[in-house]
Amino acid sequence: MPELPEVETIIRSLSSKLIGLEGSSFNFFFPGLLKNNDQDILQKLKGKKVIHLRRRGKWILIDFENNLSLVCHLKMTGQLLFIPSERPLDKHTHFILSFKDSRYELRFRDVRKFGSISCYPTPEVLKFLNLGPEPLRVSFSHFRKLFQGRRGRLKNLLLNQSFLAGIGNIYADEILFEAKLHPGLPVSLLEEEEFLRLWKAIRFILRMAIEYRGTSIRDFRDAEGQEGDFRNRLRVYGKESELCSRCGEEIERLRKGGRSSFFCPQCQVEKNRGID
DNA sequence: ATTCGGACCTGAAAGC
DNA sequence: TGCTTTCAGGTCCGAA
Repeated sequence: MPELPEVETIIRSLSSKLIGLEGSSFNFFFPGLLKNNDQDILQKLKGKKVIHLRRRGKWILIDFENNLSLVCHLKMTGQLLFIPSERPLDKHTHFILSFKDSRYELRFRDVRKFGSISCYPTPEVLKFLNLGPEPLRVSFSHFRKLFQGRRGRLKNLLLNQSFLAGIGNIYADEILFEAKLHPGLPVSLLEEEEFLRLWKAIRFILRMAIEYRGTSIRDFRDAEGQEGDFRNRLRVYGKESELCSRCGEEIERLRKGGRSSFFCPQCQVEKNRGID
């Protein structure tokens, strides 16, 4: 579910509430949620305060004062909710972290159980993740260098988290539409001016999506359970057979191994450049 | 070296 | 109506 803008939205709505709170107890209802750890390490979070929340790509990092960090990935349907403890549990709540002197608690909810939580020493956390640069922080010249030695199709590269961290299926399609580039374009054929268009489109789309607090199509909710509004701004994702808002052509859908790409066949193809 | 399909899960929606 | 199939904001792994 959540890509960079959704995770950023969660972080923003959660930071001010969590920072300064002291962990008091935790509870796993689905032990498989905890990856690469046993529950013993979490005991060390009891009595420790949250000092910082961070996003890295699609990962959520919660740093505690004793140099340990909770590392969460929401995958497709995960939700991180900060809600009153008296709110009834449902069968998809897999983890609860409670805090001293707070009537709110942090709940990890995940219908499909793909999500994960683990705990690492703060200084080592980022090494495990093996992520490319942040799309909103990378300079154009750095961005341009990332393509050196890269092959394959443009959309595949945008989805590769070790290339750039945080872009998923929705925003890859929206970015490519904004940049007027075909998802299947071999990256070796990109022209100089197109790299700049792509870099600008990434910034434009992701910033706007953050401003609208993410895209809620099915499951995404922020930490308070609120939906994001970017759904209304989508121009190609999920819009097969609708008319392109730029040229009026019908939006097409390509399927590859269970995943779909939506694009405008008129706006997003120029010349024959290896696109089938 | 890339790309594709399947696996991990559940439930909503579409298809028949 | 009810049963079956398809599909989903992610990522990993192994086979073509």
